[in-house]
Amino acid sequence: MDAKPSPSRREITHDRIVETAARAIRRAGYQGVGVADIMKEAGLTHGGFYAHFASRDALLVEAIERAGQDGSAVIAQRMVERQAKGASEFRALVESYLSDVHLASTEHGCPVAALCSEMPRQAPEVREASAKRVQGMVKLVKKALPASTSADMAPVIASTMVGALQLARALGDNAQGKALLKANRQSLLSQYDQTG
Amino acid sequence: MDAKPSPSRREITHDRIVETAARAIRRAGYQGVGVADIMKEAGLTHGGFYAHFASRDALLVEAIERAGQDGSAVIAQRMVERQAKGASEFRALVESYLSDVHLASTEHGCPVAALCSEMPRQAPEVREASAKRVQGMVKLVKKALPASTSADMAPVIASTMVGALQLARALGDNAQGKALLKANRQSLLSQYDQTG
DNA sequence: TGTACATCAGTGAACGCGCGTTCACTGATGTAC
DNA sequence: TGTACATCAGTGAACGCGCGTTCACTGATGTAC
Repeated sequence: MDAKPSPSRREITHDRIVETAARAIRRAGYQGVGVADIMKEAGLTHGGFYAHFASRDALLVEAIERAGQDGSAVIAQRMVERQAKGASEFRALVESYLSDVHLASTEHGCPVAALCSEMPRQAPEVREASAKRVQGMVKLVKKALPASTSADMAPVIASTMVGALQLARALGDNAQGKALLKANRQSLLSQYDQTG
Repeated sequence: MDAKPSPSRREITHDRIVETAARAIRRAGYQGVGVADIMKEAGLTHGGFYAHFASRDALLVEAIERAGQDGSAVIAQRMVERQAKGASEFRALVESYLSDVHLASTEHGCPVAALCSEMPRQAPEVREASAKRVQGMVKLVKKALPASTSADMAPVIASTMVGALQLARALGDNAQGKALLKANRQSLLSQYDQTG
């Protein structure tokens, strides 16, 4: 998968810090994670941080990018499972994204849903990397749209999915949150999906 | 409007702090505002804070409640203007909530859109007050639904509106953000509104 | 294979700063007579 | 109306703490011969 055959010790460590941060920002928010926290969670001391990153914001940029890859990979895997059972690509996306599992696993889920309202308040470089993730989310939806649906609907369906997951989490990982999620699943599927 | 005839000096000050905080949390996020910041913005020194509030979180609870009242009042006023020009209640809501003005005025807008992804990470008292605002948002939509639309659609339309405003803000107050907003307006109106 | 040295990733103490919170005090307001 | 005193809202210095960042150092790794 990787182009480079064997990464150096430095690259391995760098990668572990980014991976840790990608989880931490989704769990605690951009503003909720500190340099020392992340280094400790990655099994290092905070002093070495600036040998890897120019600043905290530089780490956040790499972290949101990584979180996007990770979140997409998790969704893609759950979609494959559902498609293997006969679901359409669109149904697989909606059922995966708006699942109770995703509701409960912010740390390994979609970074857009986890961080959306904090994005406009970040430093320019972090904002831009965050906006790219929003565009990625819209593309993900566009790609899974049924042939009968106009591509113009992608931003609308993406808004619904991201909004629904966030509102459900704000209501809590309980009956209320799950009910809101279910209502959104049913609506999206009945509107755009013709399959079983 | 007020039940009490003349509020004491203390009550007036308390009110001013809460009003300032209600704006500040929408502008900077729950985690982005400090006790000293708010007191200074309210024209006071930070030492007096604990004569008014038991803790920072206690202020946040009052601030999110106030932000909800303020955001609702602003939307209600813009809806009245549109309804006076012949728009249906639902059209007035969609056009007001998903307006370019709302996109640009986070500080005086809907606190759910401004704070949604931070809500699950707050202290229990702040979480609960935040969840109430989410419920209020769903109720606002339910109340404005056309007679032909099932009340079950309220959580879905609320998710779409909150998600759209947030994604648009994350993309930026520019052509991209405005285009996403417009796509959502058009979709909601063409699906649920029969009027001109 | 073994020794000598250069490179470099990671350590841990320290920096200035701002945070939430506390508290002794001040000075304005309101009440008693 | 005027004086004496109690009340109380707001001030500003101080607290312990954790933040992002810097830096002299350590000790492991890799290279030269």
